[in-house]
Amino acid sequence: MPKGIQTIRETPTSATLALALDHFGRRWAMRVIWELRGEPLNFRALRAACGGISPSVMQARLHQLRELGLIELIPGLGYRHTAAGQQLFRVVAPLADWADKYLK
Amino acid sequence: MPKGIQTIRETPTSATLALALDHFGRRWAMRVIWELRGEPLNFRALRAACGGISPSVMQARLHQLRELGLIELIPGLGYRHTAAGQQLFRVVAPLADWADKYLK
DNA sequence: GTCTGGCGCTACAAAATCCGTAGCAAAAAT
DNA sequence: ATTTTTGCTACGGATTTTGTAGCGCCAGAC
Repeated sequence: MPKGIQTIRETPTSATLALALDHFGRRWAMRVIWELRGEPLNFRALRAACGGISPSVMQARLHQLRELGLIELIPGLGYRHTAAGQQLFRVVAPLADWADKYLK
Repeated sequence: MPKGIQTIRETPTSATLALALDHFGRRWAMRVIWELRGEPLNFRALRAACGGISPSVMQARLHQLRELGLIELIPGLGYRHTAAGQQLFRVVAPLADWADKYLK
């Protein structure tokens, strides 16, 4: 094998992880998951918590996150995590400490 | 206080975390961090590892991630994590297990 | 009744972002 | 010197995000 050639990743990224990173690589996706820690929030409260996000994008994210089974809408209560969503939040929660430490 | 009114988040999301989620909420940002685990990858290898990503977007991500101090380019070697990038990967690494478990 | 006010959600055009393809200049390998 | 590899750019079109406005529904107050 030639010298300067870089071999392709020996252990390729799994398909499910690639799918997850693709979804979370959309604007506000992770932020919505984050804001739904604690008590349920309704559409408008969620929008306020996220700062400046248009309702159409919020609607798109909520739809996608519901399709992924990460959040659910409880009528009269608001949106909240499913079991999978809670687990996701627990996985991502240390990001807060990381950000405080490494982002100026 | 009226009954149906939802109070605003008592503990607001920190600014640095919001900044982080904003950056990682861009397409391919997290994927690039992920693919840079293991040995360094050069521009083309990184592009191949990510599957279908246009060079202009890759260039934009690399620039932003370098500005954030998460990756660096070692001439003749390729891109690799900085210390902050490595810590970020360690924080996000459990995502792989989560995805395998909760994403169909 | 009707009048609020909150609810989830939609319409639509402008702006920003992303994609796909082609290719460049410099460096390295041959 | 010729080929190959490198990081990176150009550019037009497709997609996504934004911003603002407002809809239909429903529960409670008058």
